[in-house]
Amino acid sequence: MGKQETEMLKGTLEGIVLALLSGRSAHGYEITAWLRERGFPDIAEGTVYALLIRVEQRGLVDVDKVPSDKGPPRKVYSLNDGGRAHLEEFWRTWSFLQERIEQLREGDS
Amino acid sequence: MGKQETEMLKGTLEGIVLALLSGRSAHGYEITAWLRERGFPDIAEGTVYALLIRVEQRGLVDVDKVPSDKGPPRKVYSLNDGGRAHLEEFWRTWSFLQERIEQLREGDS
DNA sequence: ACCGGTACATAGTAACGCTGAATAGTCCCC
DNA sequence: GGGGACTATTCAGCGTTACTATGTACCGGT
Repeated sequence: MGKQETEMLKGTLEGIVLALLSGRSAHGYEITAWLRERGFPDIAEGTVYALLIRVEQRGLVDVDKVPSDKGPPRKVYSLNDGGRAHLEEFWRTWSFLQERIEQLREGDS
Repeated sequence: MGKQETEMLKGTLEGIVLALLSGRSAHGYEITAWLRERGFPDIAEGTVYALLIRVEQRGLVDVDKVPSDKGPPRKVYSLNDGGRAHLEEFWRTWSFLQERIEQLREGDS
């Protein structure tokens, strides 16, 4: 992955994953696959798992451990109220940054 | 500054500053003031100077040391060809990320 | 018994922005 | 002429994040 993209993902990847989970619950492997399909083909597995553990410890998601018919048991994550609040905050921050940068792009002064 | 914003700035602040410099040359203190006026009131001075040193070492900007009538000599930065190329790459990466996230925001699947 | 695919975990590294402080020069007012 | 305000740069140390690389575990097919 380009270094620039890597750095830009910092702070946004978490929002991306939370936004995903706001649609439906999912487990780590599934999330990784999803990301790889939609524009982030080089996302490392380790990155996603680390992120999930982080948001779990912060209480933004609930975890349900369900046995799988192929492989070790899955940890299914779902967004809870704290996570939804955090996601809203993410959208606000993102919109703010986006506006600032869009202004920069157009009218240079 | 909110932690979320801090993290989101990683990777974008550099682009923001390069975009600034594409309009006109400037020195560190001036850039900091400019940022504070336009939506980033809490930017730390140290952050800007560190960033400038970084882009200088990467050869993205040219530096001109000019004496000031008030205070120590200024280091005036201007974007060079390498910097312009890097800036274009920044815009590409940014647009890419923006599209992905915008899709996420609307059609949740 | 082996291998590939599924699923999760972790240690170590590098990059980035922030905090807080130090240093230095100029100007102005008391 | 001493102290404060403003201009201007630099640096050490910190926390957070994503990546790399590796390891563990479970299953099915051959």
